[in-house]
Amino acid sequence: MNIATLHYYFPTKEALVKGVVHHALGRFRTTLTAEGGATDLVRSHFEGLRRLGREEPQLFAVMGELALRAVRDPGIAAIMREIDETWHATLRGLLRRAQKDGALDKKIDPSDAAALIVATLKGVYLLPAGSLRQERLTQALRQLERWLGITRGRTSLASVAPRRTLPRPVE
Amino acid sequence: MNIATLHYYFPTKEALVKGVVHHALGRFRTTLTAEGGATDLVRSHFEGLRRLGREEPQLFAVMGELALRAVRDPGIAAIMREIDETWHATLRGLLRRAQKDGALDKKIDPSDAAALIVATLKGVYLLPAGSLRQERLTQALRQLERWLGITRGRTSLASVAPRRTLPRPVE
Amino acid sequence: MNIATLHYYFPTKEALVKGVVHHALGRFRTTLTAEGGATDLVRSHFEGLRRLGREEPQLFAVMGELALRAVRDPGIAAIMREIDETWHATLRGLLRRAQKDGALDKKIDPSDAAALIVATLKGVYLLPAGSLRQERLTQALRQLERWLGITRGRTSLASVAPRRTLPRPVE
Amino acid sequence: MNIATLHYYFPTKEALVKGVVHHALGRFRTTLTAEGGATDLVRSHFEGLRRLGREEPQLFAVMGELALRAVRDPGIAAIMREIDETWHATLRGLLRRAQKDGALDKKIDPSDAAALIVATLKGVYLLPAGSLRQERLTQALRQLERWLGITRGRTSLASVAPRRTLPRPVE
DNA sequence: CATGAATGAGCATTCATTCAT
DNA sequence: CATGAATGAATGCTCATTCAT
Repeated sequence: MNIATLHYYFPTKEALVKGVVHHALGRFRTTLTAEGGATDLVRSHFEGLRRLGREEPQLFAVMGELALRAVRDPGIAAIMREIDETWHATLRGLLRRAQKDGALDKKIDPSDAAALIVATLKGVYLLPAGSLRQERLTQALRQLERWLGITRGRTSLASVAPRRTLPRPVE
Repeated sequence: MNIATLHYYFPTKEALVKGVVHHALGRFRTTLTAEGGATDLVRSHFEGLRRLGREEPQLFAVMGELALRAVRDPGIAAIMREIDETWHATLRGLLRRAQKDGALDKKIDPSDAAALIVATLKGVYLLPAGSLRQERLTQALRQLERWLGITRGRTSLASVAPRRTLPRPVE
Repeated sequence: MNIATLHYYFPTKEALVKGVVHHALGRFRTTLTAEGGATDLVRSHFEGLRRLGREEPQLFAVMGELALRAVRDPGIAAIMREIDETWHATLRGLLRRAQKDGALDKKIDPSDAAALIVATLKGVYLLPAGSLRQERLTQALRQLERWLGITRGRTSLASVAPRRTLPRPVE
Repeated sequence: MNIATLHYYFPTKEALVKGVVHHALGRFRTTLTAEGGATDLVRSHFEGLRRLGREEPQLFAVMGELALRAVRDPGIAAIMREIDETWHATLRGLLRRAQKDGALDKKIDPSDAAALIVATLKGVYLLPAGSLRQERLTQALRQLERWLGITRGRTSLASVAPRRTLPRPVE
């Protein structure tokens, strides 16, 4: 695509970045709109991210670029900050509701757990990792879900589970 | 420092980057050399990273830069991959030894937990977050340590604990 | 106005420039159409330019632009050349008639004086000058009119004389 | 010359413009440093400009560019304004001294005459004119010098007089 | 008639690099 | 050893123009 054409639709680079972020955020929000209780929502958030990672991997590449570009660009940094806090607040609220529903251990601090979830998801999805990426991603999320007690049971979701790209290393 | 002089010591930008990585890795290794059992080692690894985060924050900025470049630069990607796998293998080994020592719940998969730890640490340390960065970092690590059962007790380490930069939000 | 629409009426920028020149020349010609003797015509030419300078300053801005483009654009250069020579010839003729009428010193070379008038008017009207622009313009024209002996007397024109924007500097 | 090399010496376009102006002004100042009385100085100023017009015509091309570019660029406008006022003040002072020396008609207003000189010189030197440029320039200056009473007599300067590029048009 | 969409060319600037001294 | 000078390549952007509708 001709660069001048790009400038026709997005007058500045900053406008383009904002457009991309806007689109990406819309896609990410689809992972938090499922029906059901708080636990189901958290579960489907994880599942939705796995699906996006499979079907629209560019979304994560783009967010990774932005996250790292935020170091130098105060405008992008502001956007990322807001995303982070909104994300954290949403998860915190869901976990608190899950505790009220009796689905989450009451000894867990919802804010701490939300921070851990956000950090982990950012770690696995935004940072490029080597050939074992998919394997490590699956492992990290599995452990997180186990501790949260939201592991998927024998649900139909198993059909869309991420394929193991590499056999589990025998140790 | 004069840029031409820099090029005298590091012929290309890539050489400079590698030099910096080499130095940074040496620093990070100091967080895994404590004496004591496996549990103590994991504990001191977390503690060491907290200390580096306070005293040499540039180290993390540099690793973040590296992660960014890895997307486009295969050479750096190879380095990052190796770091990731070595780190994961080290933690996995420590967790397995901790299980043998009876210090870690036997139902936990050491590889899964190691993957979660690596992902979380990368998430909190390499990706820039907003004004609540320190708060979220503390929370994520605290939750991770709780689940691992390696929370610091009434040890002298408390004196070097990261200061809470913001009061825990009342919810 | 939409730029594409502009291109509909003026296919190229050069065509647009020519259109503007055509209009501007028409306006400038109105300063040379007064009735009366040669001296009156010269006088009213000066007066007319002063009026245009007040009422339609864009005309002069446009001619200045044109002079700039003439350096690189041979087409515009040709137009400017023709304007210059026509202007000079007209003034030269008027001055010669003024000499015949006994209104202008016979020792003055009409062609030389016409060249001086053209140069001065271009200097004051086409070239941007600073905050003292109006003051300097008034001074230059006043001196020129004095030497030509066509200073306005107690005529009603005094009412439209350019206002002094700054007090004459005390020296 | 490579454009990047230009940027090595002049970091911005504005710096380059300032460098050029600085050089040009230095050259122009050489036309005002002759010895002798005020009248001689004015005479040699005119003569010096004629010489520069012959030997370093780029100086005038550059100043013309700047004068017209000043319309859009406030920075250049400020520079031009200052040049104008300094030039006017210098000539005004010289003319006043010439009056005291009895070399200039006492009825002439030095400030008005200075404004006329500046305007004329800018008109003939800075604005591109057609094929008769040299002829018109000579005429305008000759008339100006006659009125000022500073025409060169039978001096040796005749040897460096601008060559007539075109025969005087027979009218 | 009028205009939104698209684009080639140019411009001011930065960056990583080379080279002669 | 160190550095000033020089440059090719890329980047973000503007401008004049074309074209299909």
